[in-house]
Amino acid sequence: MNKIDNPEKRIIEAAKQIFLEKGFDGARMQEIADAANINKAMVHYYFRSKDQLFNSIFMDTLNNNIPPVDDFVDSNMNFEQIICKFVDVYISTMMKNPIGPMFILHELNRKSQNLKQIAENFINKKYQKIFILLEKEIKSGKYPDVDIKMFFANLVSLCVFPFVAKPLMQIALGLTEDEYIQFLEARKKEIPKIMINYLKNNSTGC
Amino acid sequence: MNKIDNPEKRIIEAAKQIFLEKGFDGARMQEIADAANINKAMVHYYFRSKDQLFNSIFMDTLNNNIPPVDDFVDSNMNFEQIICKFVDVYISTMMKNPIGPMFILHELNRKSQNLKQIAENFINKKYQKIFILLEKEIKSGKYPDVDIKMFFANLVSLCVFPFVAKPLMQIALGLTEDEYIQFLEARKKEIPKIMINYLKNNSTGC
DNA sequence: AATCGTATTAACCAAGTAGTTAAATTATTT
DNA sequence: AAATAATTTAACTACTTGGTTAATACGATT
Repeated sequence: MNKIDNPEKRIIEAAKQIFLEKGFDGARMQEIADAANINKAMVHYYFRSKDQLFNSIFMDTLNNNIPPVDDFVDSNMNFEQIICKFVDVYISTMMKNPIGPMFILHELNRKSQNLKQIAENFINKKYQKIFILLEKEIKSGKYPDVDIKMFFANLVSLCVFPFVAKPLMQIALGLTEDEYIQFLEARKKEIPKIMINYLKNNSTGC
Repeated sequence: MNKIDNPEKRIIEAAKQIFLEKGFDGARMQEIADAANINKAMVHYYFRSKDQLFNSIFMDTLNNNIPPVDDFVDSNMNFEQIICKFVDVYISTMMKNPIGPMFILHELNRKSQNLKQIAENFINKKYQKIFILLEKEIKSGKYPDVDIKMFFANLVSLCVFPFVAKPLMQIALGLTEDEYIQFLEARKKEIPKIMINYLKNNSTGC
């Protein structure tokens, strides 16, 4: 039929689904073959080993679930608009594949240098610009006391954690599946509010 | 020697270490037995099956890595002090076992009803009081426009995410191991600042 | 010391596991 | 059409896995 109906594509789709759901250790090559409606030997024919197939899926997931935020950095938005856009793109991207973030973070916690190197290259390629821009904006006078690393950590924590901790958070907040989606959607407006408030004010805290 | 030197305790310690590091699917009964310096059959003798041993460890980790915040809710602190204390206890607890949070969240994402029930009971038992208290404080006039669920989600996200996402965040922020520990420590003061600022101000955001 | 329940071990088992292979089928080139 | 190359399959292999078992050592009670 369409371009998806060739063995390699079918394997990739099946592997993506199963690796993301079960992780490397929980995934079985046979199960991937079944899901791709294909003989197990074919999986090895196209991707030599489980490791190689996994790496391919991991990189793909990295590219499709961590949005390339650098892409909208050149536009002539002001600082606050950039934050709003960042949050919007980030959450929208993750909502398309809600288990992607947990998959990435779990595998990075488990495996060693190999995946970390892949992740490092990705970060360097896709997050350089926005980080530098944020730093310049912050230092340039408007918000001189803000720690750029803290700021970035806070921003990403608020965006990503509700995806990673979904099962527990859903229980703790007592939300149904639909309500949780609305909750995530509402955070697109909530998070910028927090971050901008934070920049404008410097209370003493504790 | 001490009370730790009996087979059951040794198995628990070994299993905790290996399950937390590798997850259920990555852990091997033989490896646990080896780490406990004991015959593999003994592991089954004390804990019938891998599932049963795992459940035991999971519950233990839940109790020792998600702090019982309800415990300091009765004291006569004001709202802001409670937030500060919450953050301090939370981060301190997690720093003692930094991979606990990822372990819990990953296993909840993977396994089904069984673990979720355990988690739900835990939440209901240990988070009822603080949630109600926060709600009462917020509604009682001081911060009437704040959504309690959003507030709670933000608070926990800021505390927990840097533990769950450590490998990636360490890369993105360019921090060494020691610097990352300092970074986590500094967040004990950073997070309350954000949350209190947020309560006091209601900007329009985007 | 004889008895009895508990703790411990080595050897074993059946069911998976990733990966291979050799033969068969299909597609492509000559 | 013949030859050659790429794709697909069933059967197989070597090894790992959770779990069992039957025999043995140990410790307390009598």
